[in-house]
Amino acid sequence: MIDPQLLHENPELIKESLRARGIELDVDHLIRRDTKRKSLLHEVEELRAAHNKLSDGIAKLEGAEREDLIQPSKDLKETIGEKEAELKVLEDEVTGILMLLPNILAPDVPVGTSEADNVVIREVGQKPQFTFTPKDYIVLGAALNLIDTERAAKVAGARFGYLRGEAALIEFALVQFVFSVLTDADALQSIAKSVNVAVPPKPFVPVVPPVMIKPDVFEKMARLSAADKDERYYLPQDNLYLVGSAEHTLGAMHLDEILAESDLPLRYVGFSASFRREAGSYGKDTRGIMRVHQFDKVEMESFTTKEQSLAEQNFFVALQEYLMASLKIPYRVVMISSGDMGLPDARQIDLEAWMPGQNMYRETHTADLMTDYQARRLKTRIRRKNGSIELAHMNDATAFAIGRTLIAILENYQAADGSVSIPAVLQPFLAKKISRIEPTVK
RNA sequence: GGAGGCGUGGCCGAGCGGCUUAAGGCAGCAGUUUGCUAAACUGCGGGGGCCUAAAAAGCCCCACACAGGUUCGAAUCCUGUCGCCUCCGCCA
Repeated sequence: MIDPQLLHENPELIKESLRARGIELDVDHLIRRDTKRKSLLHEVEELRAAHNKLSDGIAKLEGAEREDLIQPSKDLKETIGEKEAELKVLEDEVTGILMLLPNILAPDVPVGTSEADNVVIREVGQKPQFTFTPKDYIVLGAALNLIDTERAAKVAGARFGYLRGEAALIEFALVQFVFSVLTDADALQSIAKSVNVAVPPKPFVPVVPPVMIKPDVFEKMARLSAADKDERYYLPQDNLYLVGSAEHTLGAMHLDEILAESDLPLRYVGFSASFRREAGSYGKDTRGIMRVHQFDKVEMESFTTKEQSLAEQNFFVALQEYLMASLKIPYRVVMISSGDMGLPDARQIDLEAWMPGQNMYRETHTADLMTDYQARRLKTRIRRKNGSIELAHMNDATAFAIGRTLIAILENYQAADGSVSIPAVLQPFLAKKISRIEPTVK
């Protein structure tokens, strides 16, 4: 939720942000309703003050004098009750609309209406040159017996997969690799330095978070909007949702907490399964594991002051680039346009990996600057060094989405004989000492 | 799944129908003092509203897990929900 004060202090900022996103919403109507809410609130407070005075009076009196005050107090209480009911209706209406308002866009977000308006800001890495026609990961995965979607369909349905053999080993190597980087202060410092981003090299805390979340907390994370609901798995027996990302439970960790400024930035790296119904994406990536109902992902989340949050996002992008460069996978960095951006985001940057088998870039990473949008409802706040309290700023970003990273590895590291070599940086983290995946002889 | 106990500010902890305007302590921040640090003393500490150009000050409302209820009046009594703890059962 955005700062409701903005309605009265800077409504133009809200309108501009809505225009850029192509969202129709009558802000002036909302302002009128909120003004009405404020005056009604004031009225209720005056009545309550009068009622409190009466009660105090009663406490000090005895006998008939006391009895004389009780009835007026009862009557006043009734009037207050009526006004409060009226106020509640108005408050619900106003917050209902406020919740629909997306975050205020950062100044450098490209304005556009769709994905087509996203801006590629750089392409990095050498695309591999093949002397043969590169295969896509589905063909490679089947031939090497790494990805089995057929049996998964039999057992769990469409859009599931078994990761087998070396694919399973690579998953855990990716996890170990990224944990080793993100918990190493020296590594973080040199990465921040290399891109000239001024952030403290504070290590990430590794976390394995819950993958189920309560509905009210999910709403506070701004991840259970009417549009989101279709995308979520819900467990009615326990009134819980399955998370679509570790972000959902990592970001909510400091619900109702006041963090000390000296503890910031608070950085977490979480590994978890992610569950997505993929409603509305029928026909898109129906084969393979590009788009599945369940995948594992390593996610970064951080809490900072408002001054630090933009640098933090740039740092997260630098980390993502470092990770992809370490795997020697070519990628490009894309500024997401206003029309393609998530509602809680102020600024979104994606990484897309080069997939030679598909001859295109595909999204593997995203970095979201949420500013105080989630923190406002989560009540995640910061006690500044001067003692004042304000909302935290939050960032979240992908470290590795395992499935898609595996796809990029297979397609980029394939050889003419159908084998796939394993990125050198991952090899020390493999549970089994191998450097190449060979086709199995059947 | 069953039985019982407990949820008070950043933390600890008193209060168990109206002298609570949430005592007291710790931590934090600001100020005074100080050559510096420490100590001592004073003040501040959540959300909202009125006032203000904005702030400060002042005044008011709300906040004792959450939501209702009883009462002129609720941290205190009642109901429900959630969370935590202990025991029994089940279990990786």
